[in-house]
Amino acid sequence: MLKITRKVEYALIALRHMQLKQSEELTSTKEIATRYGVPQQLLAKTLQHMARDGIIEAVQGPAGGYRVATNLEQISMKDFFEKLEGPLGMMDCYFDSDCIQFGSCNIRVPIQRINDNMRNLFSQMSVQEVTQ
Amino acid sequence: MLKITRKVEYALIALRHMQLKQSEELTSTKEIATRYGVPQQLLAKTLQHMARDGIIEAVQGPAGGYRVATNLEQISMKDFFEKLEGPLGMMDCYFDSDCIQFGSCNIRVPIQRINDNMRNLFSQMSVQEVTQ
DNA sequence: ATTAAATACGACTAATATTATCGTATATAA
DNA sequence: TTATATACGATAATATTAGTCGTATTTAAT
Ligand code: FES
Ligand code: FES
Repeated sequence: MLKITRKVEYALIALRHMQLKQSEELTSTKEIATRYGVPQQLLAKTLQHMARDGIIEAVQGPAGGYRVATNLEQISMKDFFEKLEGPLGMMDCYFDSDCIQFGSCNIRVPIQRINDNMRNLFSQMSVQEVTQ
Repeated sequence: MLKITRKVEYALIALRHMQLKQSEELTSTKEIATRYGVPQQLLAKTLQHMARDGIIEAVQGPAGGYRVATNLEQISMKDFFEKLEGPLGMMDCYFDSDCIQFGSCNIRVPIQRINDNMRNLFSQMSVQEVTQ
């Protein structure tokens, strides 16, 4: 319950690794996979995902790789989570409305208040705070 | 990702339902299950779990049921979550240390800081805030 | 041109966690 | 004695997450 996914974890590990280098320098999937003992294929998809989102930049071909393409101080953890995993809510009813029988739920409002608190927490936290 | 479980949801629905009654009055599993369209057997286990934890009190036999047995203002959502679902952490390494290859993780410290923030958020929130 | 090393990406499989059900035992008021 | 309720371990069904496979594309180096 209330766990983050491997995908997010791998993404953060990769970002931190890239930030330790000169900003122009490239990092390959393989380099990160072997360095941190992470499954390369899954990491690859995660990096591709971040590249599509413009968080990192891809350079193809041999000697290619990725580099950070944005100011990570400007991306909140909430936005980061949502880019990688979609809408962030403790209950599905925060977005969809198919949580328990329609209309009969007696805790929807308070639960959404909690949800707002959690989203707010992650909104006030930048990716940089994790990867610096 | 970062979702609460049905068990927790059903528990909160049940608590709220019971709080709307006179404090001595009993509520059966069936009553809640039919009222909110919730699976009765699963709800039953959840109520039994809460009874073991002393959050609610069980009265057996026909015309039996449950009633709230504690001041819900005194129980934090963090403690509530942990009673029902065990240790509360976004990553397993917060408690166990078998998250990614030992020693090679570069984000353990910052992730645990985030984790502390989240635990803190739920520590400052009482069950009463949800069920009142 | 050819090769080799890297990214790109959809489809698939495996593993795990969550959710729900079943069967049976026990308690107790009527 | 019966009916109705809680108690609880075991199991089944479902959903989510994690990981793999196969193939295509890009491009620097030879
Ligand atoms: S309908 Fe979403 S918390 Fe009940
Ligand atoms: S070892 Fe837990 S976040 Fe990496």
